[in-house]
Amino acid sequence: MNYLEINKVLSNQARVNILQWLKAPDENFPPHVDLGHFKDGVCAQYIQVKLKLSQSTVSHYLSMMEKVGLLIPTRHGKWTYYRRNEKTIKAYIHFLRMNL
Amino acid sequence: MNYLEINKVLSNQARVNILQWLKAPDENFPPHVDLGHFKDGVCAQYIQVKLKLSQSTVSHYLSMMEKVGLLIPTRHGKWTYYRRNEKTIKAYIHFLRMNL
DNA sequence: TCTACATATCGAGGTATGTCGATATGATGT
DNA sequence: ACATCATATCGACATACCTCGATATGTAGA
Repeated sequence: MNYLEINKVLSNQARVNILQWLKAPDENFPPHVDLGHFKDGVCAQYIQVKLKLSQSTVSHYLSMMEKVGLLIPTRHGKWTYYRRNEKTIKAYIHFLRMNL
Repeated sequence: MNYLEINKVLSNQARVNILQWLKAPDENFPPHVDLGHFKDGVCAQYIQVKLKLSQSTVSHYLSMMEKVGLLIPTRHGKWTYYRRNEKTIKAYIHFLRMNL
Protein backbone atom coordinates (compact mmCIF):
# COMPACT_ATOMS: atom_id res chain seq x y z
CA MET A 1 0.00 0.00 0.00
CA ASN A 2 1.84 3.06 -1.26
CA TYR A 3 0.00 5.95 0.31
CA LEU A 4 1.43 8.68 -1.89
CA GLU A 5 0.72 6.78 -5.11
CA ILE A 6 -2.87 6.20 -4.06
CA ASN A 7 -3.30 9.81 -3.10
CA LYS A 8 -2.20 10.93 -6.54
CA VAL A 9 -4.63 8.58 -8.18
CA LEU A 10 -7.42 9.94 -6.01
CA SER A 11 -6.56 13.56 -6.86
CA ASN A 12 -8.89 13.36 -9.82
CA GLN A 13 -12.65 13.60 -9.68
CA ALA A 14 -13.29 11.04 -12.40
CA ARG A 15 -11.27 8.38 -10.60
CA VAL A 16 -12.89 9.13 -7.27
CA ASN A 17 -16.24 8.76 -9.00
CA ILE A 18 -15.30 5.32 -10.24
CA LEU A 19 -14.48 4.20 -6.73
CA GLN A 20 -17.69 5.65 -5.36
CA TRP A 21 -19.91 4.21 -8.10
CA LEU A 22 -18.45 0.77 -7.56
CA LYS A 23 -19.65 0.83 -3.95
CA ALA A 24 -23.15 0.19 -5.27
CA PRO A 25 -22.91 -1.09 -8.86
CA ASP A 26 -26.58 -2.04 -9.03
CA GLU A 27 -27.60 1.53 -8.22
CA ASN A 28 -25.18 3.14 -10.66
CA PHE A 29 -25.04 0.82 -13.65
CA PRO A 30 -27.47 -1.18 -15.74
CA PRO A 31 -27.24 -4.96 -15.36
CA HIS A 32 -24.77 -6.43 -17.79
CA VAL A 33 -26.21 -8.28 -20.75
CA ASP A 34 -24.10 -11.41 -20.35
CA LEU A 35 -23.55 -11.75 -16.64
CA GLY A 36 -26.61 -10.36 -14.87
CA HIS A 37 -24.72 -9.90 -11.61
CA PHE A 38 -22.03 -7.60 -10.21
CA LYS A 39 -19.87 -10.07 -8.33
CA ASP A 40 -16.85 -9.11 -10.41
CA GLY A 41 -17.84 -5.46 -10.63
CA VAL A 42 -18.68 -3.50 -13.74
CA CYS A 43 -17.24 -3.74 -17.24
CA ALA A 44 -15.00 -0.96 -18.49
CA GLN A 45 -17.42 0.16 -21.15
CA TYR A 46 -20.24 0.99 -18.72
CA ILE A 47 -17.85 3.01 -16.63
CA GLN A 48 -16.63 4.81 -19.73
CA VAL A 49 -20.13 5.76 -20.85
CA LYS A 50 -21.05 7.07 -17.40
CA LEU A 51 -17.84 9.08 -17.12
CA LYS A 52 -18.27 10.63 -20.56
CA LEU A 53 -14.57 10.43 -21.28
CA SER A 54 -12.85 8.73 -24.18
CA GLN A 55 -12.34 4.98 -24.16
CA SER A 56 -8.57 5.33 -24.03
CA THR A 57 -8.68 7.73 -21.10
CA VAL A 58 -10.94 5.51 -19.04
CA SER A 59 -8.92 2.42 -19.83
CA HIS A 60 -5.85 4.30 -18.69
CA TYR A 61 -7.53 5.41 -15.46
CA LEU A 62 -8.72 1.91 -14.68
CA SER A 63 -5.31 0.42 -15.19
CA MET A 64 -3.60 2.98 -12.98
CA MET A 65 -6.19 2.36 -10.27
CA GLU A 66 -5.48 -1.33 -10.59
CA LYS A 67 -1.74 -0.71 -10.46
CA VAL A 68 -1.93 0.99 -7.05
CA GLY A 69 -4.25 -1.70 -5.77
CA LEU A 70 -7.55 0.16 -5.71
CA LEU A 71 -9.33 -2.04 -8.23
CA ILE A 72 -9.35 -5.71 -9.12
CA PRO A 73 -9.94 -6.69 -12.76
CA THR A 74 -11.61 -9.90 -13.91
CA ARG A 75 -11.79 -10.91 -17.52
CA HIS A 76 -14.94 -12.53 -18.90
CA GLY A 77 -14.46 -13.15 -22.59
CA LYS A 78 -13.89 -9.83 -24.24
CA TRP A 79 -15.06 -7.85 -21.24
CA THR A 80 -12.95 -6.75 -18.33
CA TYR A 81 -14.85 -6.19 -15.11
CA TYR A 82 -13.51 -4.01 -12.35
CA ARG A 83 -14.44 -4.12 -8.67
CA ARG A 84 -13.13 -2.35 -5.60
CA ASN A 85 -10.21 -3.77 -3.66
CA GLU A 86 -11.56 -3.16 -0.17
CA LYS A 87 -8.36 -4.35 1.44
CA THR A 88 -6.27 -1.55 -0.04
CA ILE A 89 -8.96 1.06 0.50
CA LYS A 90 -9.22 0.10 4.15
CA ALA A 91 -5.45 0.15 4.56
CA TYR A 92 -5.26 3.55 2.92
CA ILE A 93 -7.84 5.09 5.23
CA HIS A 94 -6.22 3.46 8.22
CA PHE A 95 -2.88 4.93 7.23
CA LEU A 96 -4.41 8.38 7.02
CA ARG A 97 -6.08 8.02 10.41
CA MET A 98 -2.82 7.01 12.00
CA ASN A 99 -0.37 9.28 10.21
CA LEU A 100 -2.13 12.41 9.15
CA MET B 1 -13.54 21.43 3.27
CA ASN B 2 -12.83 20.73 -0.38
CA TYR B 3 -11.78 17.13 -0.48
CA LEU B 4 -10.23 17.14 -3.93
CA GLU B 5 -8.17 20.27 -3.26
CA ILE B 6 -6.83 18.78 -0.04
CA ASN B 7 -6.01 15.53 -1.78
CA LYS B 8 -3.94 17.35 -4.37
CA VAL B 9 -2.04 19.19 -1.68
CA LEU B 10 -1.33 15.90 0.08
CA SER B 11 -0.07 14.24 -3.10
CA ASN B 12 3.40 15.50 -2.30
CA GLN B 13 5.79 13.96 0.19
CA ALA B 14 7.22 17.26 1.40
CA ARG B 15 3.80 18.62 2.27
CA VAL B 16 2.76 15.43 4.00
CA ASN B 17 5.96 15.65 6.01
CA ILE B 18 5.07 19.13 7.17
CA LEU B 19 1.72 17.94 8.45
CA GLN B 20 3.30 14.98 10.21
CA TRP B 21 6.13 16.95 11.77
CA LEU B 22 3.67 19.48 13.15
CA LYS B 23 1.94 16.72 15.11
CA ALA B 24 4.87 16.83 17.53
CA PRO B 25 6.77 20.09 17.03
CA ASP B 26 8.89 19.61 20.14
CA GLU B 27 10.19 16.29 18.81
CA ASN B 28 10.89 17.57 15.32
CA PHE B 29 12.10 21.14 15.74
CA PRO B 30 14.41 23.06 18.05
CA PRO B 31 12.69 25.48 20.42
CA HIS B 32 12.31 28.86 18.82
CA VAL B 33 14.67 31.58 20.08
CA ASP B 34 12.00 34.19 20.74
CA LEU B 35 8.97 32.23 21.79
CA GLY B 36 10.16 29.13 23.63
CA HIS B 37 6.86 27.32 23.04
CA PHE B 38 4.97 25.77 20.16
CA LYS B 39 1.44 26.97 20.84
CA ASP B 40 1.32 28.65 17.46
CA GLY B 41 3.34 25.96 15.74
CA VAL B 42 6.68 26.31 14.03
CA CYS B 43 8.11 29.19 12.06
CA ALA B 44 8.51 28.83 8.31
CA GLN B 45 12.27 28.94 8.43
CA TYR B 46 12.65 25.88 10.63
CA ILE B 47 10.36 23.95 8.36
CA GLN B 48 12.33 25.11 5.36
CA VAL B 49 15.65 23.98 6.80
CA LYS B 50 14.30 20.57 7.72
CA LEU B 51 12.73 20.09 4.29
CA LYS B 52 15.93 21.08 2.47
CA LEU B 53 14.00 22.91 -0.20
CA SER B 54 14.36 26.52 -1.25
CA GLN B 55 12.78 29.27 0.82
CA SER B 56 10.41 30.22 -2.00
CA THR B 57 9.24 26.65 -2.52
CA VAL B 58 8.50 26.09 1.16
CA SER B 59 6.73 29.42 1.48
CA HIS B 60 4.62 28.45 -1.49
CA TYR B 61 3.80 25.04 0.00
CA LEU B 62 2.85 26.55 3.34
CA SER B 63 0.53 29.07 1.78
CA MET B 64 -1.21 26.45 -0.35
CA MET B 65 -1.67 24.27 2.72
CA GLU B 66 -3.16 27.25 4.49
CA LYS B 67 -5.41 28.00 1.55
CA VAL B 68 -7.10 24.59 1.68
CA GLY B 69 -7.41 24.84 5.45
CA LEU B 70 -4.74 22.39 6.58
CA LEU B 71 -2.58 24.94 8.40
CA ILE B 72 -3.20 28.03 10.50
CA PRO B 73 -0.61 30.84 10.35
CA THR B 74 0.16 33.21 13.19
CA ARG B 75 2.44 36.17 12.77
CA HIS B 76 4.84 37.11 15.56
CA GLY B 77 6.91 40.06 14.42
CA LYS B 78 8.81 39.02 11.35
CA TRP B 79 8.15 35.33 11.89
CA THR B 80 5.15 33.43 10.65
CA TYR B 81 4.30 30.34 12.66
CA TYR B 82 2.26 27.52 11.23
CA ARG B 83 0.27 24.93 13.13
CA ARG B 84 -2.11 22.18 12.09
CA ASN B 85 -5.78 22.90 11.59
CA GLU B 86 -7.16 19.79 13.28
CA LYS B 87 -10.71 20.66 12.34
CA THR B 88 -10.07 20.40 8.62
CA ILE B 89 -7.85 17.34 8.99
CA LYS B 90 -10.55 15.57 10.97
CA ALA B 91 -13.21 16.55 8.45
CA TYR B 92 -11.06 15.32 5.60
CA ILE B 93 -10.50 11.91 7.15
CA HIS B 94 -14.15 11.66 8.04
CA PHE B 95 -15.10 12.42 4.46
CA LEU B 96 -12.82 9.67 3.22
CA ARG B 97 -14.22 7.17 5.70
CA MET B 98 -17.74 7.94 4.59
CA ASN B 99 -17.29 8.35 0.86
CA LEU B 100 -14.39 6.26 -0.26
C1' DT C 1 -9.76 -17.68 -41.11
C1' DC C 2 -12.33 -13.42 -41.37
C1' DT C 3 -15.14 -10.01 -38.99
C1' DA C 4 -16.77 -7.60 -35.14
C1' DC C 5 -16.34 -5.94 -30.70
C1' DA C 6 -14.08 -4.76 -25.92
C1' DT C 7 -10.06 -3.33 -24.14
C1' DA C 8 -5.17 -1.86 -24.01
C1' DT C 9 -1.32 0.76 -25.62
C1' DC C 10 0.99 4.56 -28.35
C1' DG C 11 1.99 9.23 -29.55
C1' DA C 12 0.86 13.93 -29.04
C1' DG C 13 -0.93 18.54 -27.53
C1' DG C 14 -2.39 21.44 -23.83
C1' DT C 15 -2.41 22.36 -19.02
C1' DA C 16 -0.80 21.86 -14.24
C1' DT C 17 2.82 21.02 -10.80
C1' DG C 18 7.65 21.14 -8.74
C1' DT C 19 11.20 23.85 -7.92
C1' DC C 20 14.33 27.47 -8.34
C1' DG C 21 16.65 32.30 -8.13
C1' DA C 22 15.48 37.06 -8.04
C1' DT C 23 12.84 40.53 -6.23
C1' DA C 24 9.17 42.65 -3.25
C1' DT C 25 6.91 43.24 1.26
C1' DG C 26 6.70 43.81 6.09
C1' DA C 27 8.77 44.04 10.73
C1' DT C 28 12.76 45.11 14.05
C1' DG C 29 16.25 47.66 15.90
C1' DT C 30 19.71 51.58 15.23
C1' DA D 1 15.36 56.86 7.49
C1' DC D 2 18.24 52.81 6.98
C1' DA D 3 20.02 48.17 7.31
C1' DT D 4 18.74 43.60 8.35
C1' DC D 5 16.15 39.60 8.62
C1' DA D 6 11.84 36.49 7.73
C1' DT D 7 8.49 35.77 4.58
C1' DA D 8 5.83 36.34 0.29
C1' DT D 9 5.43 36.90 -4.55
C1' DC D 10 7.12 36.78 -9.42
C1' DG D 11 8.80 34.85 -13.56
C1' DA D 12 10.85 30.75 -15.61
C1' DC D 13 11.87 26.12 -16.93
C1' DA D 14 11.62 21.06 -16.46
C1' DT D 15 8.71 17.44 -15.51
C1' DA D 16 4.21 15.32 -14.81
C1' DC D 17 -0.74 14.87 -15.70
C1' DC D 18 -5.12 15.12 -18.61
C1' DT D 19 -7.13 13.81 -22.47
C1' DC D 20 -7.61 12.64 -27.09
C1' DG D 21 -7.57 9.95 -31.68
C1' DA D 22 -5.21 6.23 -33.88
C1' DT D 23 -3.63 1.78 -33.68
C1' DA D 24 -2.70 -2.82 -31.58
C1' DT D 25 -4.19 -6.89 -28.95
C1' DG D 26 -7.27 -10.36 -27.51
C1' DT D 27 -11.70 -12.85 -27.70
C1' DA D 28 -16.07 -14.76 -29.79
C1' DG D 29 -18.76 -16.23 -33.41
C1' DA D 30 -19.73 -17.05 -38.61
